[in-house]
Amino acid sequence: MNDEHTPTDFIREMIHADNESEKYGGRVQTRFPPEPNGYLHIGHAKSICLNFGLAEEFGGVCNLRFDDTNPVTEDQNFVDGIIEDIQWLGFEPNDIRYASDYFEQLYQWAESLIEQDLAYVDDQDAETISEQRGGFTTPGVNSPFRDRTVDENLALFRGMRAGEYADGEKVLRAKIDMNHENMQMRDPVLYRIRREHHFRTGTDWIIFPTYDWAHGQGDAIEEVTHSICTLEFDSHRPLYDWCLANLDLPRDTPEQTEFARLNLTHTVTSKRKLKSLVEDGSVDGWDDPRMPTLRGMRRRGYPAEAIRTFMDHIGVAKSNSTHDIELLESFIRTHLNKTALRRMGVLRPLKVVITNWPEGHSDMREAINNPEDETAGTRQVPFSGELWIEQDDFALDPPPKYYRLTIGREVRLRAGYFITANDVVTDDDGNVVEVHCTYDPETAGGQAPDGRKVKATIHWVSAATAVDATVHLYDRLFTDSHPGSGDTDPLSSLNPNARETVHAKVEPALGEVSGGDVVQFERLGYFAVDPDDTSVFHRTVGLRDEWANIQKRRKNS
RNA sequence: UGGCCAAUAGUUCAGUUGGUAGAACGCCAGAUUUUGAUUCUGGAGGUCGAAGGUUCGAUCCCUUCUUGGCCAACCA
Repeated sequence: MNDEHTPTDFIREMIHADNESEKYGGRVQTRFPPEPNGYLHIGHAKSICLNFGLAEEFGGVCNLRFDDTNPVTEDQNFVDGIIEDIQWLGFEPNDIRYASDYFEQLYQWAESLIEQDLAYVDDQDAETISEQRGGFTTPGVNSPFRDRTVDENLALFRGMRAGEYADGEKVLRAKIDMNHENMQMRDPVLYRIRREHHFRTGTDWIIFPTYDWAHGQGDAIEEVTHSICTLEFDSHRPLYDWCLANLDLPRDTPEQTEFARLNLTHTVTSKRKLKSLVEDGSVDGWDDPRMPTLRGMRRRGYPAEAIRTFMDHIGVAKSNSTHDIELLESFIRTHLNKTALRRMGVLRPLKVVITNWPEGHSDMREAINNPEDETAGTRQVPFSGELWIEQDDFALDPPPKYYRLTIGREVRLRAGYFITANDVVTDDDGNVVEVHCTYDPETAGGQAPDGRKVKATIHWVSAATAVDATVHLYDRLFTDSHPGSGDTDPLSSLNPNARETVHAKVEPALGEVSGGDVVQFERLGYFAVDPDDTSVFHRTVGLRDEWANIQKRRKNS
C-alpha cells in the first residue's frame, strides 16, 4: 500500500492502537448497516468507503447488514437496490446479513434481561412515556409499572410475543435510570408491538426490537470489532455499551465510534427528504440524475472511482462539515478528462452556410478521440457546406475579449477548416438565424500553410448527417447552498429549473453509443448516455469555463 | 435550561514525545495548447474562535467564555 495516498484519521489511529494493544487479537471487522427504507445517497457512500475501506486496509472483513427492525417502511426493492449500489461503488460485502435473522436471539436476550430485573413491561402509551421522560434539566418519572416482578414481566413479555395484546398496548423497556443526564438512558423502549407484514419474517413476529436493542447485538453476533456510525448516535453509545454489558457474550464487545456525516452544498442528504421528493413528483424517481442518490449519480455519469477518490480526499473527522459540491465535481472532471472520448455536439444550433463550398460536396475530417489517451485513436467526421454551430459561438455585436466568430473574423472549426463570417440572415425580430461564411481550402486539418493564427476553435456538426439528441442540462437541485439551514424547510429552496432540456444536433458517432457511456462534448462538458434511451444525454458536469468567469467578472464590476 | 461533540487559509483537512503553520479544491497571473478544456509554473490568502493559566517556549496541555451541531420517536 502506498503510504502517500493512505488517508490517516482518528479512526485509523484508533484501530492501529487497538491492534497494538491486541484488543481484538489484531482482528478488524466492520459493517455497513442501512435500513432498507430508501436508496443510498452520497452520504452513505462516505460510510461505505470508510467501513469497507477500513476492513480492506487492516486485512479484515466488512458485512452488509440490513437493519430491518421496522416493518412499516422497509421492503425488498430497497434491499436489492442497496446491494446493487454498493457493488456499483466498487465494494463487495463479506456477507449479507439482516437484523431480522437475529430476532429469535434478540428475543432470548431480552428474556435474560428481564430475568436480571433489567427490563420491564410498561402498559402506558407513547405519549405518557414521553412525558415521563422529563427534560434536559428536569428528572424523569418512574413508570407505575416499573416494579413489576420478574415473573410478571416474563409472562407479560411472552404474551406480547404471542399476540395477546393490541399494537401499542404494551412495550418492553430497559430498567436503567429515569434520572440519567443522558436522555437515551431513561428507560428506553426495547420492543414494541406492530402487526405489520415484515418483508422477510412475514407475520412470524409481531413484536419488533428497536434500533438500540438490535444494533449492538447484531454487531456482537457478527463479531464486529469496530462499529462505526455517524455523530448523531453519540448519545446512544452508553446504551449500546449497556446492552452488551448485560448479556453473556463470549468475547470482547464491539466498540462504537462516531464520525461526521457528509454534507454537500446545494444538496440534501436525508433519506426521508429525498423520499418526499420522489413521492411528491418533484423528481422523476430515486434515479433521477438531479438526485444525490448513488443511482441518480450513476445515471448522471458520475464514475464510481471518482466518488471513491473524493471520499479518500475529504477524510473523516468528528467536526460537522459541509463540502462544496464543486469539490466533488472537480474529482468527476479529473477522472472523466482522462477517460471520456471526445465528440462534437451542438446544444443550441445556429446554421452556418459556407458559401464557397463546392455544391453537393462532402468531406470526411479526422478527429482525435481523446488527446489524453493516444490509444483511443481517431475517427472520421463528415463535413459539408451546411453546418450547425453553437449560438454562443457567434456574436453580431461581440462583448470585450470575445474571440469566437463574428463578422469579418476568422476562426477554426475543430478538426476542420478556418472559416470567416461575412454576412448573416435575420428573422423578423432581428435574431440571427443563419451565418454566411467562406472557408479556406488550404486550412484542411486546421493549420494554415502561411502560419496565420486564429484565436478561437469552435465545434460544429455537419447538418446533412447530424443526429438529433435530447440533452438534459442540470443545475443545482437546491438554490440555497445549505438547504434547510436554520429552521427552514429544505424543500422551499428546491430549484424548479434544475433541469433544462434542449434538442441538440450531434455528430454521427454519437448515434452509436451504449447506455451508460460518458463522453465529452468538446468545449461543453461531459455527457452520459441514458441507459434506457441512447438518444438522450445527461450533462454529468460542465468543463471549467474561463469565458463564463470573464463574463461574470464584467457583470460584477 | 442540562449533557455530549466540535472550532486551523474562501472550503475541506494535515500538523503526535509542546519549538510561532502545510496540502487539495477554488481564486489570480504567466507558459503551452486545433477544447477560453487539459497540462505546467508562480502568486495572493491564516493575530491556528476569544481570554487567562502551565512552560524558556502553546495550534498542541489546563480553565473559563463564545459560536455551531446533536440529544427529551414505541424511527434508524
